Amino acid sequence: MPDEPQFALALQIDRLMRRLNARVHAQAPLFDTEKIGPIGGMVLMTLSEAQPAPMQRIAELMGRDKAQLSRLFANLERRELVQRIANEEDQRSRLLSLTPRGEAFVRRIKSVVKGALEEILEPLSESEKGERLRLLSRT
Amino acid sequence: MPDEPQFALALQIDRLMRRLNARVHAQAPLFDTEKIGPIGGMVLMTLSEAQPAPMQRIAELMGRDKAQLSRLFANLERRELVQRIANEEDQRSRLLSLTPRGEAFVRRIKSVVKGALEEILEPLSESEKGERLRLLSRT
DNA sequence: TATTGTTATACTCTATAACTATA
DNA sequence: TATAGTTATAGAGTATAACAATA
Repeated sequence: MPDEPQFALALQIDRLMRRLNARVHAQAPLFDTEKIGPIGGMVLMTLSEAQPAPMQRIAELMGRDKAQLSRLFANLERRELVQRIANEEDQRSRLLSLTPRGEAFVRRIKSVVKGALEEILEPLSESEKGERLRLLSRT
Repeated sequence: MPDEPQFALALQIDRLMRRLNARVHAQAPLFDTEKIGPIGGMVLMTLSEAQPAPMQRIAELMGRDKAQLSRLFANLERRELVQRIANEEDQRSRLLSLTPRGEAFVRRIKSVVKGALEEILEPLSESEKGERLRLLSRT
C-alpha cells in the first residue's frame, strides 16, 4: 500500500465528519428543541439501536468516556427522552431505553442526518455509496 | 438504499476517528515534544501536502475555522515549525510552508499515525483496505 | 463590497482522577 | 480486586462576531 493515502484517509475522514456536523448544526435551531447538542443526538441514535442497555455498553459502542455519558444521560433523563429501569442481572447498573418522546426525537434527528449525509455523498455513484457503507460498517 | 446503515455510517465514522485519536494521543508524550496537540499535527500534515499555501487554503482543506487556525499557526510559527513568506499575488495573505524542523516533525507524526491506522484497519483484507482508501479519498 | 487574516469571548467538549456501590 | 456509575475540575476545542487591511 502506498504511503501518502494513509494520512489522506485520516484527514479526509475528519473533514467528512466536520462537514456532516456543520450541516446538521446549521439546522439545529429547527429540530434540536431540547438543546441536547450533537453528542446528545448521537447518544440517542446509538441507544435506539442498542436498547435496552446499561450505560457502559453505550460508552463502548460510541468509544466515548463513561464520565461524559453519565452527565449526558442525566440531562436526557431530566428532559424525559430516556428512562432507566432496574437491571436484574447486575445491580450496579440500570438499563437505559428511549421514552416515547425520545423515540419521536430520534426520528426527527435521523431525518436531518439522512438529508445531510445524502448531500455529502451526492458526488458518488449509487454503487459507490453502497460499497462505502459496507466497508465502513465493518470497522 | 436501506435506512439504518446511513446512521450507522455516521456513528461508525465517529468511532473510527475517536479510536484513531485515542491511539495517537496515548503516544503523544513520546513524540509531541512541542505540545502542539492533535489538531496542530493535522495542520502540519495538511500543510505538508499543500505547501506553500495561504491560510485560507488550509482552512478549506481541513474544513476548519480560520479564527482557530490563525492562533494555531501563530503558535506553530513561534515554535519554528512553519514559516510565512510574502504572497506576491495577494498582499492580504502570506504563504505558509514547513520549516526543516516542521518537515522532520511531520515525518515523526506520520509514522505514529501510520502505525495507529494499521492497527485499526487490521481486521480488513488488503484489497478492502485499498478499496476503502480509494473511496474515502474522493469525498 | 467581498475576502484574508487577527483578536476576543463565551461555550462546549474532553481527559483525568477520586469516590461509592456492587460483583 | 475488578467493574458500573457518579462527580468535579482543568484544559482543549469551537462557533461567533467585530475589526483592519487589501482586492
